[in-house]
This record gives sequence, structure tokens and C-alpha cells, in this order.
Amino acid sequence: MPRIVDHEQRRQEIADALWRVIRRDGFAAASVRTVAAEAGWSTGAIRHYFTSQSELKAFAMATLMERVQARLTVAGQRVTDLDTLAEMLDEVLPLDAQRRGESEVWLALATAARTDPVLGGLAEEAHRGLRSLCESAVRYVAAQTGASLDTRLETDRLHALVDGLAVHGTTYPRLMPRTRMRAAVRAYLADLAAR
Amino acid sequence: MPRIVDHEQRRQEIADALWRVIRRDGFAAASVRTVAAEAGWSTGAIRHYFTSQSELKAFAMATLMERVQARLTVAGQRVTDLDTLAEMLDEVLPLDAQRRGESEVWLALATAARTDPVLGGLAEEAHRGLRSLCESAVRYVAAQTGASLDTRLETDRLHALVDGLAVHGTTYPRLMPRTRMRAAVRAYLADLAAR
Amino acid sequence: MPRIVDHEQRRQEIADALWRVIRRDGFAAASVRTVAAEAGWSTGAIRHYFTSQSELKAFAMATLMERVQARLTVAGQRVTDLDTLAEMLDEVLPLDAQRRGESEVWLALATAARTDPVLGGLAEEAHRGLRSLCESAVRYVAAQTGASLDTRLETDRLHALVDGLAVHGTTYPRLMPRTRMRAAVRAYLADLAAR
Amino acid sequence: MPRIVDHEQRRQEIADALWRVIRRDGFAAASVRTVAAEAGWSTGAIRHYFTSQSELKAFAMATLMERVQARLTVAGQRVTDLDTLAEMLDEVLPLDAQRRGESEVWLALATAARTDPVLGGLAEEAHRGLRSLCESAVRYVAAQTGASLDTRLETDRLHALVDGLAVHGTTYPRLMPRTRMRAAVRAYLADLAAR
DNA sequence: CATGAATGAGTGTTCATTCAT
DNA sequence: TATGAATGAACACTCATTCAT
Repeated sequence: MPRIVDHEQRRQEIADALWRVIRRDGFAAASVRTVAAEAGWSTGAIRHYFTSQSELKAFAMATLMERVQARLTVAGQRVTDLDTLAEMLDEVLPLDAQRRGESEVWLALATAARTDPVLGGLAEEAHRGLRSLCESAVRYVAAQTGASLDTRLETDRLHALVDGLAVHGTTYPRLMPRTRMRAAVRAYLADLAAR
Repeated sequence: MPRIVDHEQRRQEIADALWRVIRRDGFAAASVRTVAAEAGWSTGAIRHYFTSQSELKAFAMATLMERVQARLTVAGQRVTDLDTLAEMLDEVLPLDAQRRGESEVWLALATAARTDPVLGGLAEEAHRGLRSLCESAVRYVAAQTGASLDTRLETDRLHALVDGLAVHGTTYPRLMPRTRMRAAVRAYLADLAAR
Repeated sequence: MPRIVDHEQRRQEIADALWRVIRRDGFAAASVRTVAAEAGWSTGAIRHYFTSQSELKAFAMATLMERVQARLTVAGQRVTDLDTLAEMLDEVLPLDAQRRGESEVWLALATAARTDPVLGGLAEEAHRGLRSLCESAVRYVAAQTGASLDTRLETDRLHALVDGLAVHGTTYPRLMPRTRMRAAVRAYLADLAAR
Repeated sequence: MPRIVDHEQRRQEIADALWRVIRRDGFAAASVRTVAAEAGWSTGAIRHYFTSQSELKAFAMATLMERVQARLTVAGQRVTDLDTLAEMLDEVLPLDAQRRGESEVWLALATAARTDPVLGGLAEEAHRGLRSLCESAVRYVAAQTGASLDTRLETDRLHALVDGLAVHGTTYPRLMPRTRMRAAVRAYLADLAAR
């Protein structure tokens, strides 16, 4: 009888170790060795669950996306007004330790994605997902207020605002505290609703 | 008499080679060897002009900043209305090959800066510079229209918008063409002026 | 199950290769590469067994010390008169291929120890060990003959004599053959006993 | 009219810089670059005076020998009794800053000489010189006291004692202060004279 | 399943040496 | 004379990957 091992759980544990390394020492420090050491396994063990380093990184990126997506789905069902709409957008901002971690890892992976085809596909998918979320938000406001909006333009603005805030809150947390990130998003939505 | 070499020009040539490598293959691929090969020199020659790899990267970052700063100074002197104000902000967006290159390199360096102290200082300086530029823009609009604005909030919004657009235009140029980047900035300024 | 390898044996094999390189080409020639080549392994393999070059050198120094110490312990238990006492001291002189090898390596390591803190500690320990051995010899003679001796002065003399002979026998084996090294030590002990 | 440069003086200046580097950072740190920097000249300038690094090291070794030889000649002419004889031998012991420096450099060069043919010849010459000095001392004592001595054996003993003391005084100056080095030499000479 | 031994190419950096000026 | 630009090999060390066990 073979040892029972939850393959997916192991993959997740290893991806978590990768996260911790990236957050602590940066993307460049995330080698198979350092991740194995962080996870408490041998380097060879990693290869049982991930054929290559790229695959590991892609998996970490994918689980990050799933995690955020799950939260967005929940938050999306709670949307009843501008406040709850803003709360949904809050899910992608580095507002607490959990989300700050996600943002840090995301920024590293997304930057690497520009020149790494494997990561590139995932990153674009996530990019489109966030854009779609922003578009929903814009349409929601338009429907609520009956205003006639240039959906694409407003989506561009909201999407850029959200990603820009995420970058600032991640790279310079001292200079962009959580209250100001939240305020910036809410100000945009309020302006939109007032038009 | 030693061979006459323009030290600064050589440094710039090497920094340019670094740029090309970063743009083509990403920050992680920018080793002393690859940069030397790109520049057409031996690895040892690099060390004549840059004591360490850090110094080379810092120099590349600094020259990028100086270049943008020079353009901003010129553009700043031309500001007479909202249109010329927007043109100043255009200088930091990836609107043509030159600025797209700058943005690509900047994104890589800024991401690396999160875990590299030497680059970190430069990156923060640039961050503050761009924020200060955004603040000037907000104050300019306020002065022109006589409106009472929450300067900090509006600066946060504009700064995030600009950086978010730059990230989108750099990583997904197909999804965020130059006209839409320009439009987003102009829409924000127009809204601000209308308040 | 991983490939079964006797870790300590491998370390010893590699340390032996280091010895051969130091003896043949000198301390400065003992790089990770040359040692790996001498041992018949790849450079990376060395790092499996020694974290750093310092560690390898320190290990080589330590095993040398242990080897000599083991012989001294055996020889020490055999001491019953001046002849057997002299035989104990013979153990640190380059009297045969084995001990000549030890002396050559020791001389190189001890010289390097002057500017290498890690090796420095080991070298001083060995120095103190040899001094202590010489002191025991002096005290033994004093006890046997009942003579009143200036222990420190005589220890200084014997210690310097032994190390001086070792240096001469190692660097100029033609000029200082084994019989003369032995004779010099015995002459000193005989003089001491005659006082 | 060409600039007048005292070639020999320049060589001496450079050799002095080499000395300082060896003493401060060890033999391994003595590169053309570090010596040039220490001397305050360009690397190329070194090559005007020394074709290769070996030649520089050999020159440093030779000047050291000349310096000691000169002092020995002077001291040799002052020998009138055991005390002045001991003072002559003092010249090769690390009894003050000057001689300690010589000994440090000497130890490094002599160790390197074992596997470097160019230095090897010089080192052997010096070795023979010191031996010859020791032999003169033994013969002097024999002549003074009329004792019948085994000149070779006693020369071996004295030579080993002096070099052993020099090594100890150089590598462990705390453990072998100057008074004890002097005492050990004098005790040997006194014993010799008493026979 | 899992280990860790082993490889060989890669990293930044330092080096002795050459040579045009 | 003297400079310092330039080379290319060497350095210690880290890496992703392979694979026998």
C-alpha cells in the first residue's frame, strides 16, 4: 500500500514556501534550493511536484489568482451599493498583511512575466480579470445612477488607479497607508456616481 | 599619454547595453557577461568603468531619471493650460519607443529596488519626484479654477493613475494603446477642473 | 533511498586531494578547481561536502592535527627513558614520506594562518599543543635527573629547536637529512639531562 | 632632456609597497594592482621596473637579504665575546618593528619559495647564509673555549633554534616576546661555551 | 515517494599581462 | 617614462537539473 500523499496539498505547501522566500528576499533569491530549505524538504522532492522552476512559479501565480478570485466572488455577491462595491475592489489592494503579501508576490511575478512566456499568459489572464472587475464596477455605477458613461475610458481610469495604488502601497507602504488607498478608490467611485 | 577615452561616454554606452538586455530579456538576464557581450566588450572592460554590477545598475537608473527629469523641466516651462499640463505628464508615460523603453527598464529596476538597498534609494527618490509633479499639477488646476481641492487625496489619485497607466502600457501595450493612456490622464484633469 | 555515500570518507578524499595539490604546487595553487580536478570530481561536488573553501582548508588542518595527536598519544605512553622521549618528539619531524607530507602541508597552512582568522585559531591550538609537549619533555627530564631547570626557558629552546628542524627538513630536505634532525633533538635532551 | 629617474630608487619604493601589503594583508593579497595602489602608481608603471610579478617578489626578497646582510657585516665586526656574538644573531630575530617586518615578509616569501623556482634559489641562498653565520658562531665559541665540538651538529642546533625562534616570534608575538627569544639564544651559547 | 549525490554552466569579481597612446 | 584601457582566464560560489538509489 503506497503512502497516501495529498499531491495538491504538497504543491500548495511548496508554493507557500516560495511565497515566503519571494516576500522575504525578493524574486531573484527564489531558487529551488532556497524554496526547498524553506519548505523543509530536499531539492529532489520539489521535482516530484514541479517539473521545473517555471512550473513552480506559475503554480504560485495561479494559486494567488484563485485565492483572490474566490474572495472577489464572495465580495461580489454582497454588492448592494457604492460602499460594498468599494469593498470588493479593496480585495486587490494591499490593505492587510495577507493582501500585502499577495501584492508583493504579484508584483514580482508580473514583472518577471514581461519576459517569461509561461508567466506571461497567466499574468495577462489576471490583468484581464481585474479589468473585467473594474468594468463591472463602472457598469454597476452607470446602472445605479442612470448616467451615460464612456465605459472603456472609465474602466481604463479605474483599472489604472487600482493597480497604481497597489504598486504604491506595496513598494512604499509608509508613503501610501491603507486609509489613503481606500479613500482614493472611494473618491473615484463617488465622482463617477455624481456625473 | 594613455589612450584617450571619454569615460562618461563609455559608461553611457555600457548602460545603454544594459538597457537593451533588460528590455529584451528581463532584469534577471542582465549579468555582467551578457551586458559585456551586448556592448561588444570583454567582461573585464566593464569593471574599468563600473566597480560593481550594483554601480552599473544604479548608474542606469540614475541616467534614466536624469533624462526624464530634463524633459519634465522643459515641458514644465511650457505649461499654460490643461493641455500643456497633460503634455508634461505624458513625459512619464510609455507613449513612444523612447518612453516605452524607459518604462520597461524602470519597471524592472523599481521591482528589483524593493529588495536592493542601493537601487531602493534611487527608486524612492524618483517616486517622490513623480508624486511632487502630480501635486504640482493638482495645485495648478486648483489655482486656475479657484476650486477647493483635497490636495493630498487628488495627488494620490493622479499619481496612482499615472503609474498604473504606465504599468499597463508597458506590460500590455496591445491592451493599452497610447491614445487611451493620454485620454485617461486628460479625463482626470478635466474632471478635476470641473469641480 | 539516496545513493549511499560515506560522507566522512568523501571529505577525507577531498582533503587528501587538497594535500596533494598543496604539496605539489603550493598553497596558492589550491583552488576549488584544482582540488576538484585532483580529486577527480566536479567543482560542484566539492561544495556538497564543504560549504566553503575555508571549511575545506580548516578540515584539512584539523585532520592533520588529529593524526599527529593520535601518534603522539601512542608514543607518549611508550616513554620510559630519554630514547623513547626523543621518539615521541620525532613524530612531529619530517622523518619519512608521511611526516614530510604533513610538515609541508602544515608549513603552508600555518603561514596562511597568519592572515586567515579561521586557520589562525587552529594553528595557535596546534602551536600550544606542541609547546605543551615540549614542556612535558622538559619536566620529564627534570624529574628523572632531579635537576633544577628553568622550565620556561628550556621549553622555549626545545620548542624552537623542534620547529626550526621541521622547517629546515621540510624546505631543504637535502640540506637537513633525517639522521641530523634526530641527532639534534637527542643532543639537546642529553645536554639537558647532563645539567 | 629626459626626466631623470633613479631606477633603483623606484624599484626600492615599489618593493617597499609590496612589503607593506604583504605585512598588512598577507602574501596572497599582494597583486600587481594592490601594490601599485599602495605605491601610488599605475599598474603599468610597475611593469617599467619589474617585468613580472615574480621578478618583483624576487627583488623584494633580495633587498631583504641585502639589508640583513649589511647589518650582519657590521655586527660581525663588533664581535669580541659571547655577548656581542649573541647580538649578531639578534639581527635575524624579530626583536623590533623593523626586524619583525622583515621576518613576516621573509616567512611568506620562504614558504612560497618551496614551490616557486625563482624564489627558491634566493631562499636557499639565504638559508645557506644564515647557516654559515651559525657555523661561524659555533667555531668562534670553540676557538674561545678550546672545547672540541661537533661543529655540524652544533650548527644544526643553533640554526634550527634561531629559525624556530624567528617563526615563533613572528607568528605568535604574544607568546614569544623579545626577551625570551634573546634569552634562548644566549642560553644556547652559554651552554656551548660551558662544555 | 523521496533523497541527496553529482554535474556543468552560470554568477560577480579579481587577476596578470599587453599595449596604444 | 608613464598611463590606464582592454583582454581573457581565473577565482569562489550558486544554480537548475538529472538520476541512482
